[in-house]
Amino acid sequence: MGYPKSFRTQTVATRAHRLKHNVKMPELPEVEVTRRGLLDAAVGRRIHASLVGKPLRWPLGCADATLAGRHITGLARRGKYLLFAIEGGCLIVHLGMSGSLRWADLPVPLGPHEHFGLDTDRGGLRLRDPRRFGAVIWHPSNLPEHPLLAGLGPEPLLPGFDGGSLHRALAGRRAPIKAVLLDQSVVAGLGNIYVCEALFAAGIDPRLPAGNLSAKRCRRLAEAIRTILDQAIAMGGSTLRDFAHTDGGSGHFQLAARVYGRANAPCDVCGRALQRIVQGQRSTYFCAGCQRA
DNA sequence: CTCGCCACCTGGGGGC
DNA sequence: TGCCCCCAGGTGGCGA
Repeated sequence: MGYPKSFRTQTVATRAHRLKHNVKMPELPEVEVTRRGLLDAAVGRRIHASLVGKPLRWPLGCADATLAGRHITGLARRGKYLLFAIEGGCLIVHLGMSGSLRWADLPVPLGPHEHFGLDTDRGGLRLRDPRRFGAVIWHPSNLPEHPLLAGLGPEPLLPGFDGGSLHRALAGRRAPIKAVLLDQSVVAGLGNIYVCEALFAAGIDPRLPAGNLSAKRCRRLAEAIRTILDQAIAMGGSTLRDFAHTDGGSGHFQLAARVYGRANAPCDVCGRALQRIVQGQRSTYFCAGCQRA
């Protein structure tokens, strides 16, 4: 008895596969699409056992037996973290940069690169994370006050995030806007790809000191962030819906990147060759014509 | 507090 | 063919 394909979440592939098929790393939209894909099947399940493979970023923080017998009561998201509400606590899951969750038919041991699993009365949830930058942590409290979450900035898709709040958060920051947006404390959930895309959409040079942005440009940036994330989630959602009708692989319905990974390609808007620079040991892609200091 | 840089990990790709 | 090195990414932690 298998799970319908609609329960499968989008997978996250290697760079080569990502470039080839335009598959993206788990940033906020990918995590949200994963959450929505798992929600109905996960909530209400009773856990039989938890399985642990190779170590992830941190230890699980509880004995494997601790989770047995408990029910999953909810599934939320904060930034890039998935929060499984479980009786007596919360399981905090981060997909790192190569993590993906899927259902497996039981009984089955952890597969290749699967380093965590929850066996339930309706199948086995499996975390596959080849690079093991991800994390699974048992937090024995119903309150979401874990240190990992404490420093996160506002959720960009909730009303608390807008041009005004962004402008205040950037005040006095002299680091490049690219670096500040990657820092989860100003706004939660953006990674390298969506930061590059949002700055392009807002017409802002990634090297600009964050505190130099005017209120007006912060408004435009906040709007660009929201639009990009909304579109990406919508595309992911359509991918999930598509799974209900086909055997299709994931990642073929993603938003096309307009700058990310497109060094030397012509800008969609002005035709200039896009640039790749390195900021904080990370690649930044941008258009020197469309993005102004 | 802020900033910049490093380690962590792995598969794929390029160079030789 | 095979081997070695480099690279991508998110995040906590470090020293300045």
